[in-house]
Amino acid sequence: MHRWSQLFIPTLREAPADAEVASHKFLVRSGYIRQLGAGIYSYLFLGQRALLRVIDVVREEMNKIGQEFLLPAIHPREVWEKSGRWQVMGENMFRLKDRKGGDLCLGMTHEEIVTEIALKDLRSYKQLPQIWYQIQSKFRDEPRPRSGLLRVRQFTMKDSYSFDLDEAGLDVSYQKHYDTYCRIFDRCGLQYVVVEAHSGAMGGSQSHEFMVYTEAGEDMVASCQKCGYAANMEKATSQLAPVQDLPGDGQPEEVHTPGMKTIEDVGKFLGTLPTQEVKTLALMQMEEDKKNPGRQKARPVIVLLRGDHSLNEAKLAGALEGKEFRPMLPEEIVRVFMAPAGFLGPVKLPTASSTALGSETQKILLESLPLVLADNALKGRKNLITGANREDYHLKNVTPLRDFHPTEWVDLRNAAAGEGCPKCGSPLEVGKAMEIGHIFKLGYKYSESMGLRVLDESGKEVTPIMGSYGIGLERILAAAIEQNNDADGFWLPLCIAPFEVLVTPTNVTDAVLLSTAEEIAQKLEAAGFSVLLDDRDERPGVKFKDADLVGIPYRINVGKKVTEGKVEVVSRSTRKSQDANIGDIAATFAQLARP
RNA sequence: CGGGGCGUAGCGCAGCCUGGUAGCGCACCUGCCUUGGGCGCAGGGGGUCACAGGUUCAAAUCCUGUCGCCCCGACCA
Repeated sequence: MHRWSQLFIPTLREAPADAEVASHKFLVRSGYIRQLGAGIYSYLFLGQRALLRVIDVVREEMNKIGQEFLLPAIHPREVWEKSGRWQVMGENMFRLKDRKGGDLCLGMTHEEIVTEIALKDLRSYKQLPQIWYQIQSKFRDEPRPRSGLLRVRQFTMKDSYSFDLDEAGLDVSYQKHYDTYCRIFDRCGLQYVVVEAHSGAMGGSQSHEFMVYTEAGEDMVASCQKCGYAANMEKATSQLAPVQDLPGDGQPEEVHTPGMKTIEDVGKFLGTLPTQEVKTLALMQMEEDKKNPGRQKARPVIVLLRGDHSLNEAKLAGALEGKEFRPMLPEEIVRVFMAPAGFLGPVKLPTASSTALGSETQKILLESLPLVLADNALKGRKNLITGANREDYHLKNVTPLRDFHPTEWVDLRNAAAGEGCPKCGSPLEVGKAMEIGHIFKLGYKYSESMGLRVLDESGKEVTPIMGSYGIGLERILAAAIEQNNDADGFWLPLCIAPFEVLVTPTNVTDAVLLSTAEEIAQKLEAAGFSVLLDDRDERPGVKFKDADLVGIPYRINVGKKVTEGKVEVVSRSTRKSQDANIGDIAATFAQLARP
């Protein structure tokens, strides 16, 4: 049994001024964590205990599908050079030098390391499939650490890696992780959704994120109540309700729109709807100039969206094959469009069209012309309103493919709440969420680049296919707190709480109360519960406030009613209290906590 | 890296504009008192005012620079 009076549980009456989200405020106030630097935290007694409980759950479930390893946190440069990610990871990688001047880095993920192991010791298809996992600190020099434990530079990750002979095998390993992750998050009491996701820097063909809805989250998720479709906004699509085109079949015609620079202004002025207008965004794509290494080359990118739609930058990044982009500067806009922002449009602009590939010189010429990317929602529309590329003028009767020709049609817009689910058509919901787990089908990216081969049944060399899978363990804790808190503190689900029950004698100077509390704590411990005894010589109010704060799901008050042979059992989440006989406290409590 | 904000006791803040004694609440220590929701009274300890340089007889306060932290954007568990 742990006695509070002997422990270091530095609770705070007030949250630090720079804590914004609930989990951050309460983790600090409850004495779970202390900050050392931006995105660097110490876990104190209660915090570490909760984290260890999370680890227990994760380990128990992972052991059912994989083998636990422990990989190094310091990696030599050479391994990362093999996959090409020494460069790719850029500033996010913590780098250091050893005494001989050799380059090292702190591990931010371990695809290279497991592949290196596989490279040396996987020889035959008979050794496949493999699932290897570890629970270990990861180091990432985040550009912006945030929100307490939500985004930090050192964190604990459960990461696993699968090796299979073929895609069918990968599907099995992937599904195993999917199911295991569901079990883990279910056991941790989290309400989460699994969403289709964007694979990002990991690469690969398919990926799912496990997301917990919370205002503290950094991602937006679109989901359908009816059919269960759910996707990160970076991927989400939707069915659009039909919209009315403007009547007629006239040719583009300039209309005078003095000072009307926004979709709304133009709509009001001309009596049209945003859905009947084209939003023209002027961007510059930035890429390495091959002729002048080290210098950047800019290429105009014109994005066309329906007037009421917004650009999804992740989708655009996908369309530009990951090249960086930025908004055009005012002088660049004038150079490309010969008109100021607010009056831009695609008609009569010299643009790169995919049909016009000719000679080498034409190609070079083409490469400097603006790319025009049109969102699919403009397909089949007619008589739209666009800027006229002349100050104070717009064009009406603009019809795509007649009056302008996009380089490419793509999905670029953000899906929005209320639009139709792409699968079943019922209205989509959009909410903020935080990512707690992510699974990837990596494909051959690492096995190929690092030269992993095994012999198949026929003695032929084949490249194994890989998957990688991660869970942010601190985020499970933070998500649980985001989900379960009120003005006074938070409560953790039983299986990840640092203690399951807190026994609170209201006055320890009363020898009967104290000894009764000790007896109860002993009985509960003997019954297999983890118990914290608040034996501090404090007033009851102080103890109750602390009890509400620190996340322990149940509390037993040992007070006045002891004379009647009774104590109170209080549930932190519901605040419901029930009297229990001291004699059979263990049985009563077990019924409540483990029904 | 772009934009915004903040650095004064463990925590939360005032003081800075208008330069001259470093202050409040909570926490902490001692004693008394009190014991079902951060109780009361009395006494007490704790500060290189982020750092460096400058202006000045004199700098927490004015000027310059640096660093750190937080928030908003591009990245991710």
